[in-house]
Amino acid sequence: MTLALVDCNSFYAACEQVFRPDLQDRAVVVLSNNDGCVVARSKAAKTLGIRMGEPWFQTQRRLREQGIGPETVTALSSNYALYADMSNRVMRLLARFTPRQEVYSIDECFLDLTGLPEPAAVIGQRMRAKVLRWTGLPVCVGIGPTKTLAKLANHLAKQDPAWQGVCDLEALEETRVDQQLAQMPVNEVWGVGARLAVRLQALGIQSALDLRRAPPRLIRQQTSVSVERTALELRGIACLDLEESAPDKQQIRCSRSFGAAVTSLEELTEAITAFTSRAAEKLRAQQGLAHAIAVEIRTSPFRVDATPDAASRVVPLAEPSADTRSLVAAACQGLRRLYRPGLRYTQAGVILMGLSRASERQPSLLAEPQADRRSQALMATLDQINYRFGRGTLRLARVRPAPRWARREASRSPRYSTRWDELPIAHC
DNA sequence: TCTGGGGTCCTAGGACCC
DNA sequence: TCTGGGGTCCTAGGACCC
Repeated sequence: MTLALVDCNSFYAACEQVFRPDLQDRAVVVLSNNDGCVVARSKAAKTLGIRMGEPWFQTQRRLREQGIGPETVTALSSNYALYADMSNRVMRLLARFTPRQEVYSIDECFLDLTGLPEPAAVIGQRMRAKVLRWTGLPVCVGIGPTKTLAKLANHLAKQDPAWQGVCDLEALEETRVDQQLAQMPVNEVWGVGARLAVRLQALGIQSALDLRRAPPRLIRQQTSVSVERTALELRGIACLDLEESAPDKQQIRCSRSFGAAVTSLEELTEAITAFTSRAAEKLRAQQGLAHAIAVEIRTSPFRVDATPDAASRVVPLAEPSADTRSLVAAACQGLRRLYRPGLRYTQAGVILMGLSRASERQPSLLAEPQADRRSQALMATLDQINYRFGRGTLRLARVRPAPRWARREASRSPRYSTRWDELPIAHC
């Protein structure tokens, strides 16, 4: 097998730069929901030492101390509508190179290049050129016989400009592959995080090469079967298949940090209603039913003047459902049991659990088929209206258009490619 | 003052079955 | 000397990913 992993460079920041040529070589960071943490950095921002996942207010403080001001670093709120649309464009372009594609995340995909007439590295360069020309986004390509090695190759291509964006491990001498793996710390291998890295280091495994050479049975004894598979994949033995179609989700979550702390049950109810509505939409998009819904509310874990408080509760449904109204009723029932007056809640969320396909449903003896059909027709209409006129056009009346707790987004760019009224206009 | 939002898989242990 | 021997299902918690 010959697999390629194509990954966009600094994806969110690059999407912003495409529509803002003035930001091209500048330090750009994109912030998480609520403008909380740094989740993407342009090359220049990385050079400034801005760290991934760092709370933005801390970054700002640090930069100020270094005499670096907002004229040097542009911070933008997340614009998911834009990123999702750009992602779709990239994925469609890459799908033209091979019929076998697995979209792994918003900014990367695996492609099966097995048996194609040209050398893989040549195809890789054509992919880069095409995506850059058609979308303006730079990508790197890693090529190897397994997913883990393709990932690793991509990592190398990003690190060292000498690869010119494409690293094909299969075209390399065995000794050169070993050299590359020897230089990579084991925690940078896909599937090995900080915790496992510590345990592996205790076994004398420091580099990707060490893990590749370690006896798989020992790895399994000391860690788990997942890490054993990673070690085998590093040897070129494929343990992970290409998954061309995304399986149905097993749980659907919608949770948010609030823009301002919430203390009243009314506002929490409004938020939980909004989050449940969104989760139910996602559930219907996969033709699913939920058997239970979990509700979570929590106070800030960061404040020093109050002990953090988090509570959650699972509410089973009498009948599996995808009806926003039933799900909201259950969630709010759970919320009333959790709520404690006087606490400053900063985050809440719901999880739809025990998902099954609507088509495989076992109707209850007591079910009313008529009511069921009416519910389905109503939800289908709701979804169609919201798809056509924009999310939230039709919603439960309890949810106001711009609640006080809504997320902060101080500087979101326009939805250039998905809203007629926000299209970029060239001034020539 | 300000700290994201989703997901997945694996394992261990308990309850229960015959 | 010996105290039955398998199984399945569920859940919580830990680890990982982007």
